[in-house]
Amino acid sequence: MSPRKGLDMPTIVEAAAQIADASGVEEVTLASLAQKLGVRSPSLYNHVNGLGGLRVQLAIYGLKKLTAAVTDSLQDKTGDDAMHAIAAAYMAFARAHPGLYELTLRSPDDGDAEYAAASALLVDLLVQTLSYYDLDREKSIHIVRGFRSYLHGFASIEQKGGFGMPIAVDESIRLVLQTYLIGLRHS
Amino acid sequence: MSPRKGLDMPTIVEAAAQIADASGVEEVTLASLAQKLGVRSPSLYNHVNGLGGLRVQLAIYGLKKLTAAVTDSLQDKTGDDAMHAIAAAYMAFARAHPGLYELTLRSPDDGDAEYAAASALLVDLLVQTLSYYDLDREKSIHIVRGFRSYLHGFASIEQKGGFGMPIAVDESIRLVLQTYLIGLRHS
DNA sequence: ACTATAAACTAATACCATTAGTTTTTCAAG
DNA sequence: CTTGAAAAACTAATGGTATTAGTTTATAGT
Repeated sequence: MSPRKGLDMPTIVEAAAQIADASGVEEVTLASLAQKLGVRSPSLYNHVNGLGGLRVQLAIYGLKKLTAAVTDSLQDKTGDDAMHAIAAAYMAFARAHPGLYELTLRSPDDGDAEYAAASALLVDLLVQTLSYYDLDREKSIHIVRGFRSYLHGFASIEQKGGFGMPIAVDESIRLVLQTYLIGLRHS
Repeated sequence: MSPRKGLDMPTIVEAAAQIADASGVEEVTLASLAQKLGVRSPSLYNHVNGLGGLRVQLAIYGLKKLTAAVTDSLQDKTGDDAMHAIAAAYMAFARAHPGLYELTLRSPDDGDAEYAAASALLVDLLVQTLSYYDLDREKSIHIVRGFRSYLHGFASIEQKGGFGMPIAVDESIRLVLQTYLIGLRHS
């Protein structure tokens, strides 16, 4: 009706995230998003820099939400407890928000400062948690990379249906992390 | 010129893989592929079941090529040597064929038998290599999942430019795998 | 009350996948 | 050697997509 619908960035990004989680990443188009918002698709250009810009915003939004979920899971845990809590929270997020999670790891090389900042926040959280283990600076970086890779690998492969067998993935995650942490102590 | 260009599946899939690696996954369209092959895009439907079918073929092709590269790297190595060789070959493949690698992990739930078989072959290779460590059957499955996740996580994150810092990723891979294997021995 | 701006709109373009229907070449059977 | 059928190319058309240009309208601030 009225030419002012009161759209703003949060509304748009959240609607897009809902489409991504409910119907898959490739279903989030400017057309489907505009329809969901009761608007014509060119109107979205007043708020977002095309489909590419929308994806960047989704990546930032998802990364912040993921970091918040992981942070919440930590409470005052430290050491192995903290590591397992992070892994559980990370996987829970990826399962609850499959589309949004996928978009999170999608922003490429384009130097978006806000995305870089959000990404750094998550890495910082991991680095701080790992400080419990008294690693030297360089080794700490390697181990954090390994932890991130392991988390993303599990989340990504599970999402594509790559773990065919019915043996519980959660148990795999627990055991693999435990193995990694034992190795960390004996090195 | 002549209405018979002699196209066949291998030619088509290899051309598509070249586009994927050179220009990125989203650039492999029936339009760009047809142009590269000197053909009109509807002609491709005589060989491939649309864009979706092409992607399935690319996933199979990439998986086979990846498995072959990993197999070649093994020679007669066993134990830690074999594990490090696999990791190095896996990463080398992902770096040499970024687009094809990305497509490899993309075939979803649709029950394509050939894709499932190719995927099982790679997993078998990992299982066999891990048999060196004398794990019981269930634990072996968990550890293989962890290894795969770790490999895919590193490959995927590196490809998206996620490891900002200039510290060598190869060293991270080596150290993280070493840590994992130490943990395996002490558990 | 007026005006400038922001946010919506319509219209148009270009690209993409896909389907339908047509032509042409090749290959094999008579 | 001819002929006929099937395979592989083609053209034409449709519907969906992003994006740009130009227009209208509501709103917020003077």
